[in-house]
Amino acid sequence: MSEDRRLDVLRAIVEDYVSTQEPVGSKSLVERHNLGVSPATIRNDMAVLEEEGYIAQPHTSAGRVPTDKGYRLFVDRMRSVKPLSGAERRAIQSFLDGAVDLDDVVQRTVRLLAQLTRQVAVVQYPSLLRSTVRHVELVALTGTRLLLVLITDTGRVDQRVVDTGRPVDDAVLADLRARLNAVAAGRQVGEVATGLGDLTERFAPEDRTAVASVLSALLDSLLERTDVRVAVAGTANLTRFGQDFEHTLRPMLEALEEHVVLLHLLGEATRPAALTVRIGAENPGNLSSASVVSVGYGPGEQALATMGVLGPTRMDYPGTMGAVRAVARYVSNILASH
Amino acid sequence: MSEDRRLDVLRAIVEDYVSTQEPVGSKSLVERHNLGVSPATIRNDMAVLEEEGYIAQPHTSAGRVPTDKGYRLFVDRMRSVKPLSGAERRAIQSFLDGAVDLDDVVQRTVRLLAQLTRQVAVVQYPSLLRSTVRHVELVALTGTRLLLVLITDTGRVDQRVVDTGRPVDDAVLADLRARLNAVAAGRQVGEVATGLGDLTERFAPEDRTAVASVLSALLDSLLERTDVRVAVAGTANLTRFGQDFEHTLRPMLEALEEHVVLLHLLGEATRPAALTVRIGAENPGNLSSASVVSVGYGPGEQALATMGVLGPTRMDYPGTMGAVRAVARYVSNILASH
DNA sequence: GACTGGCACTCCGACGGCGGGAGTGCCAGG
DNA sequence: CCTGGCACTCCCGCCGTCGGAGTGCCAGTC
Repeated sequence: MSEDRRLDVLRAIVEDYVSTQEPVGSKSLVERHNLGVSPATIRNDMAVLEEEGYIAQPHTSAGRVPTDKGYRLFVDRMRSVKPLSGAERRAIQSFLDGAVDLDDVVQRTVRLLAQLTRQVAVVQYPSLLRSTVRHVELVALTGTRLLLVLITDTGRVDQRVVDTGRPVDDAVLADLRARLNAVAAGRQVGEVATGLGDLTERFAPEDRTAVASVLSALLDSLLERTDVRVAVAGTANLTRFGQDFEHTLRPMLEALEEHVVLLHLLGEATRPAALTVRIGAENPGNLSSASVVSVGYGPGEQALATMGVLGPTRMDYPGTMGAVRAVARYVSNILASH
Repeated sequence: MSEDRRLDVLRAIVEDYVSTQEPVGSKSLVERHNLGVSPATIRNDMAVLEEEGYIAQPHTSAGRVPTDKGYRLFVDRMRSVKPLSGAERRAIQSFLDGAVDLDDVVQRTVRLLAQLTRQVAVVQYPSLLRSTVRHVELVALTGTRLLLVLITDTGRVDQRVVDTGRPVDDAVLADLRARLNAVAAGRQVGEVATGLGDLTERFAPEDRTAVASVLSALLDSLLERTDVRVAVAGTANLTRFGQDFEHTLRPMLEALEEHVVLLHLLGEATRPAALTVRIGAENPGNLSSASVVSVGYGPGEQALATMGVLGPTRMDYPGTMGAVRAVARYVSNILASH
C-alpha cells in the first residue's frame, strides 16, 4: 500500500468534494480519476486516511469528507498553485490600470479579487509605518480647531481634527507648520516620532499647550490609528455556501464588520508573495468552518499590508491561491511604479 | 361594520406578524388585542381587507399576512413613530460625542443605527456640493506627479493624484496654489467651478498644460466624484431574516455592494427630518421583499446627505422610524456645532 | 343592520413506516 | 498487495395518516 497513492487519494477526495459539495465514495473516485486500482483498494486507503484523521464520514455508510487536517496536508503538499488564464491576466491588468489614486487602487483590487475567486475579498490599506512623509499641512478651521493633514509617498492622506483649547495665531501656525515639515518630510513615518520631542520648547509659553495638542494628534495619527482601514467586497458570494446560518454565515458577516478581527484574520504581512493559508479551526474566533488565504503586498522587499480571501473550508485552494498571488503581484508593481 | 375597526385590525395584524413572523389568525388576534368583538366578526373584517388587497393568505385556511399595500397603509396611518427610551437617547449621545472627525462621526453613526434597529444601516457621507472650501493644497510627489488635496468646512478631505505630463517648477506650484486658494477658499463647492475658467491664461505658455490638468482634476473632485461614498454596517443582522437565500438575502447583499444602487435606494435628500419609507416593490431593483427607511440630515435647513436602514418588509416600522429620525437629529446637531 | 356561536370544510405540517440506493468493511482468492 | 463478492448499515425520499388551526357561511340574537 503505497504512501504516494494515499496522498493521491486524499487529493482526489478534496478536489471532488470541493466541486460537488457532497461526501465522496470510493466508486465515484475511481470513475473520475484514473487511479489504476479498484474501489476496494481505495476503500483500504480511505480507512487508513480516516484513522490518521485526514478524512471523516458524516454518518456510517456515507462517503468521506476532508477534515481540517486533510485540507492542511492537501495545501502543504500541493504541487503548485493554479496559474491564471491569459484572459484573466489581461482582465487584471486592464482593470487595475485605470486606477487614479491609492484609494482607487484598493477599491478596484478588492472588487477584482472578489470577482476572480467568487468569494469574499479583503484588502488592507497600506500601512503608514514604513511609508515616507511627504508633507504635513495645518489648516485653521473655526475657533480653536485645526485640521492636521499627513501626506505620504504611497499617496495616502490622513486627516485629523485637533482642538487646541485656545485660538492660535496665524504666524505661530505657519511657524509650527514649517518646523513640523522640517522634522518630518522625507523621513519614514516610524522614525518621525523620535524627532518631535523637543519641538514644544521652541514656542512661547502661552502657545505650548496648543502645540502640544497638535503634536500628540500627529503622533496618534502616526502610530495608533495606523493600519486599521480595510476594504471588503464580495459578501454576496457568501450566499453560495450552503445554508448553515448559525455556524457559517453569521460568524463570517460579524468578522467582516469588525475590522480589528479582520486584521487578525489576515495575519501579519511578511514579505510579499509569501502566501498564508489558515484552515478552519486555525482561525481566531469562531470561524471554524472558514478558511483564509492571504498574502502581503507592497512596492519593495517588505510588505506594507495584506490582502486575502475568506471562504468556506471547502474552497478551491489552488485556484484561490493563484488568484490572490497574481493580484498581489500586480498591485505591488503598480505601487512600485508610482 | 366600522371603517375604523378595520384599520385597527390591519394595525393588529401588522404588529403581530412583525413580532411572530407567522401568519396571524382571527382567534389569536382577539386574544392579544382587546378589540371588543368576537373572532367571527374579525373574520368578516379580514375578508374585506383581503378583498381590498391589504392582506393575503399564503394558503387556503391559513392566517393572514400583510401585503405591501397593507404595510403602506399601516405606515401612512401610523399615529406616531415610537419615541426612544431614555437609555437609548443617552446611548446615542455618549456614543456620538466621542467622535473626533467627520469620518469618525459617519462610522459611529452607521454602527449605532445598525445596533439600535438591529438591521442593516447605511449612511451617505455628506455631499461636497453645499460645503464651503477651506483650503486647497498642492504637493509635489515624484517626477511629474502632484497630489491635490481639497479641504472643506465639514471636515471632509478629498485627495487626488494628478499627472501633469511634465515637471512643474516649485515657484509655479506656489503661484498656482496661491491663486487656487484665492479663488476657492471660502466659497461653496458648487460655485467654485465658475471662478476657475480664466486661470490658465495667467501662466507662462509652457506651464499651461500642467495647470490645465490640475484644474480639470480639481473640477473632477468638485463635481463628478462627489456623493458616491457610503458606509454600511449591520449586515450580520440579515441572518435573522429567515432563509430565503435566492430572493431575499442575495439581492440585499448585492445592493449593499453597489454604492450607486445604494444611493438610489436611499433616495434624494430633501430637508432634514422628513422620513421616507419605501416598501417592497416600491424599491428599485429586485428588492421586492425589502423595505428602506431613510431620512436626510445636515446642519442647516438643507439636507447634505441621507442615512437609513434596510430590512425585510416585515420590520418594526414605528421603532425603526423613531430610531432613524432620532439618530439623524443628533448627527445634524453635531454637524451644526462644528 | 351589526354581531355572535356553531358547524362543516380545507389544507398545512408533523409523524411514522417503508424501500431503494449508495457506501462500507471484511474475507477469500489471485 | 490487489480484487471481486457479499452482507450490512443507514440516510433520504416517498407516502398515507391524522390532528389542529383557520376559514367561510348561516342562522339566531340584540
